[in-house]
Amino acid sequence: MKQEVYNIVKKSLEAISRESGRELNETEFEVEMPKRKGFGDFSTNVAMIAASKTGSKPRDIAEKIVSEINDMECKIVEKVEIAGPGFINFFLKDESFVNQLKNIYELADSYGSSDIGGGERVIVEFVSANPTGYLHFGHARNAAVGDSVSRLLSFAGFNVEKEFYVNDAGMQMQMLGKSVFARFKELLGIDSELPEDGYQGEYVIEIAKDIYGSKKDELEKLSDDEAEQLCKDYAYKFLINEIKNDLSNLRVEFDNWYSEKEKIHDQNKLENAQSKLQAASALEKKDGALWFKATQFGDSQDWVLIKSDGSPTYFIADIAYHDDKFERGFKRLINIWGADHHSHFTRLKSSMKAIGYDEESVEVVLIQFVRLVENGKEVAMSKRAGSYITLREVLEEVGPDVTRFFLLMRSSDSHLDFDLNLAKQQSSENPVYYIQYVYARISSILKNAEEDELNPSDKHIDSLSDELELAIIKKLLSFPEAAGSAAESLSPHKICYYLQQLASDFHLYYNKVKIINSEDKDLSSARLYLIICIGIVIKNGLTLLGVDSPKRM
RNA sequence: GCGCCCGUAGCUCAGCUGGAUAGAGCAACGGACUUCUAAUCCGUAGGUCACAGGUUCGACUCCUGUCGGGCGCGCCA
Repeated sequence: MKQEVYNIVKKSLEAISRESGRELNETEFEVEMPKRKGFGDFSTNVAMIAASKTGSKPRDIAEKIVSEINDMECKIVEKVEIAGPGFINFFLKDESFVNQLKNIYELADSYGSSDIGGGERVIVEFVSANPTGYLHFGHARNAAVGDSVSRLLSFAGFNVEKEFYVNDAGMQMQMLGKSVFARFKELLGIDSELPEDGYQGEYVIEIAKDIYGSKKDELEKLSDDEAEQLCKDYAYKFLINEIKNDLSNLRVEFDNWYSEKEKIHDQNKLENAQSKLQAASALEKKDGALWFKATQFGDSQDWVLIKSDGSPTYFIADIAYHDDKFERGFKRLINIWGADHHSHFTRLKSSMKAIGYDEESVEVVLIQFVRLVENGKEVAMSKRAGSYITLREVLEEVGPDVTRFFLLMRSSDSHLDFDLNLAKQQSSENPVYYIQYVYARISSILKNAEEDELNPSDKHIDSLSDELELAIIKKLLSFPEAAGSAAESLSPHKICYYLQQLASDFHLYYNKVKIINSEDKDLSSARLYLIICIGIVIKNGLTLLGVDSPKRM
């Protein structure tokens, strides 16, 4: 519809250009849906743009355009007005909206999807937490956003893979092994202390107990180094499994679990990355270490790739990893990172630029911190202290629907207060239930209609003439745009806002009119048809957020 | 010192990549239950968009600076 309005304006511009000899037909203008009702269904700023080009008054140009449009006799246009500084507002005929419902009904689950992506391959990497402990609540926001962004992009026609990068090769893993082994020795009654930077959490003791129960004899025969190694492997398997479980309970499933050790280190990818950087003359030896001259590629400082003791840094592994993503054929590399990693972004981009990739293909969504608030006070979540709030604890208390919605409802680059009290409330204050309730109500009405032998039908949808009905239909018709815009800007929170508005419209409508009215079967059938369409959009929107649409509440 | 994010109603936040009279939810106050599920709806009140300049037809939005809050600036990951 927007396109049709655009074409009408375009045509009138061409006509005016022909008459006056002025080159107005190349004016770039926008057609948008105005915020206010009084400004029509669509609005264009074309007159203002054209005016600044030609030096004449916006309203004069608007008058010409409008009279041109009035001469054209467009089927969908009811009337056209000039308003404010020179906006041209279009009021379309009601039936042109109502008829679009059929489109929603037929497309059903795929309504709102698009082919903006054209099948382009995209990799979304997120969470990627070190498998050295349970996921804490900060990871949950990353997980929810990453997963929802992936859903948005798939819906918009991209070919998306979700990947968890497992940091199983670094110092952290060694430390985990040492920590577990120290706890194991404690169980044997041997006096031992946790390493200085060791992991203090309760789970380390639990894991040690597991090992004590099943592998005590085996372990006692080994040297300390070997025992540490065994502890590490055991703890790793245990924790990665727990992480998978937690994510699964949050309805986050990954396509790939990409092991840094197996896929990078054991495959000589580090050397590969190093030689690519060498070929770009981006390397330098200094103080016994190998440096990447990032300053030559836009960063503010240089970075060490190989330490003076010969061991690789995390950074060179990450360069190799991202090089590998491109090698695997992905055109867009999207990373969901905590805001504390922002400096790493510049570094990574400059390295990709050095190797010869388009740095614009590497995108990062930075996630600001989550504060967990209960009873007006912040709940601490320090990992090292061992007393952090885990994703699991929150999931057990409030469930995946509320957890996900709350984590998604704010823009990623805004700090988020997660109010546990509010999340736990199953009441009107809780926006998740508010939206889900729409779906439940609709399902319930449809069930009742069936019992009354009333069937939804598009035969009489012209009778949908209530102001609210038209408002809802217009809102439904803007869903594809909302989904597209959310995908484009990698912003799931836009879907949250959209759904809250739609839910509000529906509840208002529900309170105002009876959907089922056995006195007027034609109208009822049309209204049933309408609420099915509302249900479709609610469900599609919630699915993009990874939230369920229950039929009963 | 340098870099990134934020500053909008009492609170938590939107504001579609410059548009028309600034938008929700919650909290507050007043109303609507013989209900197609009241987990709902209606009404009232609430604002110098942190501050100061600049860019232009037009700025909450873009640029510069100041103030305030968060985060980062390792041969850690």
